[in-house]
Amino acid sequence: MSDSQKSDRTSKAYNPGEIEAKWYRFWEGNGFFRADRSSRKKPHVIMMPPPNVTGALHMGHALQDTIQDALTRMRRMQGYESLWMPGKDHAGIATQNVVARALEEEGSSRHALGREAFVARIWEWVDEYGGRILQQKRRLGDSCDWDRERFTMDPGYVEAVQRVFVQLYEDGLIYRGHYLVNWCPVDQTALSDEEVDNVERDGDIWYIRYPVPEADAHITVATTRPETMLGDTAVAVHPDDERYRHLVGKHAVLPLMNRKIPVVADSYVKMDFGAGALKVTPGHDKNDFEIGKRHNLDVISVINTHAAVNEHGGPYQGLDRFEARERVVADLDALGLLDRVERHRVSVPVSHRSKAIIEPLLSRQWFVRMKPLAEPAIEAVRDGRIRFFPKRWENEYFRWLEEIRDWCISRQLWWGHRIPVWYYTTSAGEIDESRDFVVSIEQPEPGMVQDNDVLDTWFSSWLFPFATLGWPQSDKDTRADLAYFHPTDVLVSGYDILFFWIARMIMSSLHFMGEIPYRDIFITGMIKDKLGRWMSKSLGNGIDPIEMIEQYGSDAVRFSLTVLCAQGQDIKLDSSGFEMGRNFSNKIWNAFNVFGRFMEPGKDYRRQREFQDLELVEQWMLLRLHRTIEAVDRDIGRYRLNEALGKIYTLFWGDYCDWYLELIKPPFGEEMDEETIALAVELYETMVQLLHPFMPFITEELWHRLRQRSEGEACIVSAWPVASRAPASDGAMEVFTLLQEMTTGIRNVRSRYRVAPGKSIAPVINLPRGADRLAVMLSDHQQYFAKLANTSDLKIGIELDKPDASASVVIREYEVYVPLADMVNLEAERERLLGEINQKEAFLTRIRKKLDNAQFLSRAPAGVVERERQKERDAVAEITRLRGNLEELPEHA
RNA sequence: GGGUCCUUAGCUCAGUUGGUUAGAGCGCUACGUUGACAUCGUAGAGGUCGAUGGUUCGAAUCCAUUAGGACCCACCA
Repeated sequence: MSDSQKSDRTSKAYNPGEIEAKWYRFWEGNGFFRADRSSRKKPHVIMMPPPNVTGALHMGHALQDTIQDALTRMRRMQGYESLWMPGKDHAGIATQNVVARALEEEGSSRHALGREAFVARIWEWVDEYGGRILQQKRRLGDSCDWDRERFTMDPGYVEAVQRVFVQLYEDGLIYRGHYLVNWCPVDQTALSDEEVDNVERDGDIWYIRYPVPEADAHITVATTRPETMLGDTAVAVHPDDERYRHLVGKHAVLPLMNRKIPVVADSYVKMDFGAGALKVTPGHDKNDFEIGKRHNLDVISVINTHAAVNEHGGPYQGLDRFEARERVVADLDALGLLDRVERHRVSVPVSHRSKAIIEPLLSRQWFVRMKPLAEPAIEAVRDGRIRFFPKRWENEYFRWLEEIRDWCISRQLWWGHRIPVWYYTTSAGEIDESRDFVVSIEQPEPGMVQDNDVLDTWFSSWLFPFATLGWPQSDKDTRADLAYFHPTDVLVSGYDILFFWIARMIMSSLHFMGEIPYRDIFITGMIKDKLGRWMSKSLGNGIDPIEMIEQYGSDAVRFSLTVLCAQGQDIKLDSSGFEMGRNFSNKIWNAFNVFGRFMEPGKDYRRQREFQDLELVEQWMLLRLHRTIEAVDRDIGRYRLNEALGKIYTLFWGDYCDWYLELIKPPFGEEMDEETIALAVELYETMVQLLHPFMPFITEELWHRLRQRSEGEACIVSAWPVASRAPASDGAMEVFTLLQEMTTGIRNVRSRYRVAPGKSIAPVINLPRGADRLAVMLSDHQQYFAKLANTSDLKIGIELDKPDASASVVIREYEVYVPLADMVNLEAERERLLGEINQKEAFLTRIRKKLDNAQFLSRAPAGVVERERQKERDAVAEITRLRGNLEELPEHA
């Protein structure tokens, strides 16, 4: 052991900083993260949800990466060719905005720069800052194959996106259309329906009277957006509505605009809502657009892309839509046409990203026909080829896919994948709308111009599982790689992108690869602040993972996040939660010293003893370890990482440290013998391996301290522990458990009677007739009691007498007497015994009630009944002995 | 208007196909620092599992109703 290691050994607290940097360099330098199909092992693949290039690491990443890394590392240790594919997303709007803002601060703008220079500027930004988040992920210990890192704007990826567009067009699944789309006036682009949130707000509903001169009447309509009336082209009533039947076919005069508009009958109109008559604005409302189509109504757009009234808005031209609203209402009121205003709960469409209120605008955009893609995706989950963990997310998935609407994929941005569509131009250089466009990756003919728009970012991310593996390049090597690694094994993600990304990847993989993208989907909960609110920049309630890593250590952060991550539940996170991880790291660190300080440098400690030759506590610990390995494997298979890790935690802290280490510790000044060290090392090594996927840094460090390791050996690539079949333990578990209970009982008495920790006591263990073998076993382990409960002269025998002035502990049919001499407080002891008797009797009553029930006896499984009988016998034995002890208590001290 | 989830100890939460004397971490109480760890140890207090009803031999767990909270979806102007 080197001097530096010796000095570390004496430092009391675990200090993560240097250790983390050292081992990350070691792993990467040795190529342990690389996955290579030439190993011919079974592959295990996870695709990292690519973070936005503009992003900084947040707690959601930290959580999901911890899980993905744990799974990746575990599979690697289990002998899989384990690939965790990293990447980053070009994030169209987000990235464009970041660079545009920077330009504005320089007093410039993207329009001043022009498209080409602006895009070049974004590339510069990406080259400079785009790698930041992936650097941060290294701090977490992410063991991704960085050599394979892909960006959704890489040349090969661009090709994949273009190919997909062309193929979908050829499959008849992409079309161009003039429809009402969700227009974001801030980002100046169309959005998909998924990018729009409906937010409920308090608002008003205005009732407006439209004159119908032909019938010398008025018809009242209700609206929450009065400014849109400027574009009304009809009034609709329900065909069965007696109140308005006589007006159908006549014309209203649209106030303010003095336009004659027809009164039409359409069963869409609800008679009992609002005024029972509906103003129809096909240019600014999706339902009205449909009504308009049914009645051949004109479509008039009165609001422009900046959400201001345009030239069709008469005197209101140039006003912002909300100013126009006020003016329209005021003018109607002045004309006496405003019937009334009521308060109303309105649902306002808002851009997911900019939070601006969406304006439905008539616009020509590109769409993907989704139904044909959705059907196979539904089937893949329905027939179990793809499984959700937790399963309930299936419902959300089915519901969305079953009612899926076409996907608007064109975006009026400059940063992104250009749409591979070309137009002929007129002699003036304008697009020649009289000629058909051509869908093509390359320019089909000189002089043709490419569509100005780019594609929705998700139109590239939905190809991630296969585009990152080289599709569609058809060279032999890429094909082989793709065939080897695709489909992948598990996707780990949050439910926030179930529709945006997860479901769409399934559709694209099935369509283009003819395969599912992944077998399992593990949906994590989302990280919230301690009050349950989303963490956000505006609230300033975020917790920075990097800060937490610096404060508590990466392993601590990972540990706490994993333990807090129960199946699908959101995590209310407080930074104090990382203390648990830090404390555990420290515990692991210090436990090593218990035996580590006795190890001779360079010596390899290997156990020579067979199981039967081990000490009782050693047998017990080994059995506990192997039972835990089994349980951990089961939990991991169901993505219950929190439970797996919780079990390892209990094993390490509650069993290994609290009992095993306490018992193998040599007395003052004595050495630890070689064979004892050998088993301590073996157990510790195995637990370090079990912990490695969750806490990679500290475990790698300690794994190297345990033994002399040769070049290229590392915990990260060591073989995952296999649970061995339980050896015949000859009752080790049971005897040791009894010994633990007795120890706790003696400690309890010591504590109650304030026996100073330094003062030893001499208990008597009284066993019933026939327990001779147990008596021998306990006698053989007197030193256990001595170490754990500071006992001396322990007397163990059959039907022994209770010493005078002693407290007693009853465990089933066994008794432990703790002589207290003058320390015993008779009143206290009497109370203690009475309390225990009461508790046991209540318990016995419950058990007997069950056992007295004939139904229970006849219907419950035999094993359950037998267990209850055993409880009854134990309780009876305990009560009898407790009563005996109570009676024997002298009246006075 | 549909749908999902949550309600368990003072706090934050686990709890698998129904059978445990319902667990953890933090906090609390008492005691304990001359060699693993005070980022610790030992002992302890603390819960009729939101409410009601049902199914069952048996319910924190399954079903129904209900109260409170969170979220998702939906074109009611």
